[in-house]
Amino acid sequence: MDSSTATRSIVDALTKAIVEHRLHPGTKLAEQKLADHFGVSRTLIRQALFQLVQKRLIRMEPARGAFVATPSSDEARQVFAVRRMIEIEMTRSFVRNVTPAQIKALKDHVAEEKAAVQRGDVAGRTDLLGDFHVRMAELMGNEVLAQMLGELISRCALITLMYQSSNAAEHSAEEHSDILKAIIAKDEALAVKLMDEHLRNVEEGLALDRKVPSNDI
Amino acid sequence: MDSSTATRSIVDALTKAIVEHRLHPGTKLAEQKLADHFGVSRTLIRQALFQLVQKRLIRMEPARGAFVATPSSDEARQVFAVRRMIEIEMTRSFVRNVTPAQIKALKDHVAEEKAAVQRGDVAGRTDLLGDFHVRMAELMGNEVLAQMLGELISRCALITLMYQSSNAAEHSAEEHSDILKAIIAKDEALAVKLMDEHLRNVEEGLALDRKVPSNDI
DNA sequence: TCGACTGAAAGTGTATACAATTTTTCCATT
DNA sequence: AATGGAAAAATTGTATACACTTTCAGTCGA
Repeated sequence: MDSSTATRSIVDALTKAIVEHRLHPGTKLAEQKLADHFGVSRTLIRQALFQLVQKRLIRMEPARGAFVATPSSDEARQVFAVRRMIEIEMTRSFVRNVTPAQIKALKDHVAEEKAAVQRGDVAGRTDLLGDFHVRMAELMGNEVLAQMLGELISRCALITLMYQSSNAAEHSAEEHSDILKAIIAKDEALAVKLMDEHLRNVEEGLALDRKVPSNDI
Repeated sequence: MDSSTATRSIVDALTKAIVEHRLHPGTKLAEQKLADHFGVSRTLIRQALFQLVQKRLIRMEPARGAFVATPSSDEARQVFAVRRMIEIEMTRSFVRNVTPAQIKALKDHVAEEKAAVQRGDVAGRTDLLGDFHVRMAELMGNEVLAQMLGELISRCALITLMYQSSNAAEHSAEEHSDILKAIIAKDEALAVKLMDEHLRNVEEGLALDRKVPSNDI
C-alpha cells in the first residue's frame, strides 16, 4: 500500500478538523480512539500525529499523549510577523509579473468570498479568506511558497479560534477586493501597503494581549 | 522515555549528515540498516524518516523506500525566491529595531566566518554562512521565523551540493560583512539591497540551467 | 548470447504484543 | 466528609511479527 496515502489522509482529515474548529485547542487526541475511528492501527495514527506536531497543529507531551495546540500570543504575533514578511514581498512580486489569467483567477476567488459573506456561510467564508493568500502563491507557480504559506495560514486558523475578539474578519473580503484592484492597476506600492494593512487588521482583530480565553487547558 | 527525544535525535543526526554532505542526494536509506546503526527498531527510524520527508530532505517512494532528496532546479529556484521574500523583509525589520547587543552578536558571527575562511575550514565555513541568516532571525526573537528559515537553509545545503558550479560562495563572508555594515549604519535601503543581491549571487553561483549533474539517481 | 520467467532474498507497510508510565478507581484512615 | 495511597485500568513508547512488494540471481528457452 502507498506509504503516504493512508497516513496522508489521516493527517489531512485531522488538519481539516482542527482548522475548521471541530477539534478545539487543548483537546486530547487519544491514539486508540483515533485508530478505531479511522479503522487503522495505532501505528498509522502515530505517524500522522508526528506530522501534525511538525505542522504545529498539535503538541505531544511525553507519555501523556497528543493535544490540539494552544498557540501562545507570542507565537501568534510571530506567525503574523512572518506572514507579513512573506506576503509583502509576494505581493510585490505578484504585481510585477501579473498576467490577465491570474487577475481573472483572483477576481473569481473574491467573487466567491463575497458570495459566501452574502449568504452568511461563516465556515465557507473563513476557508475562502485564507485561500485567497494561498491562491496568490499558487498562481505565481511557486509551490514552495504556497506550501509554507498554507501551513502558516493553518496555524492562523487555530490562533483565530483562540483569540478572536472583534469580528474584524468581516472586512477581509473587502480588503481582498481592494488589494486586487491595486494589483490590476499595477500599483505596486499601493498593493503592498494594502496587503500589509490587511494583515495588521486581521492581527489587531485578535485579543493577543489578554490571557488565554475560555479554552484554557 | 520521552517520545520525541529518541526520534528527535535520529532526525537531527540524519539532517546533519545530509546537510553536511555525508549523505549524497539519491542515496538509499534502508530502514533496517539505519535501525542497526542507531540501535533502535525500525519503528523509530520510520518516524524519523517521515519527519525528514516533511522537511523535504528525503523522499519516500511507495514500497521502494527512502532516498536523500534530489531537488529539481525548479524547486531550487523556488526555495531561493522564498528566501529572498523572507529575508528582504527580515532585514528591513532588523535594521529598524536593531540593538547594540544584536550588532555585537552579528559582528562576532562574521568574525567566526572570516576565521573559518582563513583557516580553510570548508565544512565549518559552509555551516557558519548558513547560520548567519538564521542568527538574524533568532536575534529578532522570532522563533517561528528562525525555524522556517532554518528549514529553507537546510534545503539550500542539498541544493548547493547538487548544483554547485563556481565557488561564488567564497565571497559570502564578505557580503555578510557588508550587510552588517549597512545595518550598523541603519541604512535600511542599502541593507535590503545588499541582502537581495547576496541571495541572488548565491543562487547564480549554481548551475540551475543544466541537467542534474553526476549525482543523478 | 540475450531475454524472459521463476523463485528466493531483501525490504517495506501495517498490525499486534509487551513494557513502562500515567490516570482512574476505590478503599482505608483521619 | 475529606484526604492519601495502593491497586487496577487505560494509555503511551518501543519492539517484533507478518503480509505484501520489490529486487535480484539463476535458469530455461529461443
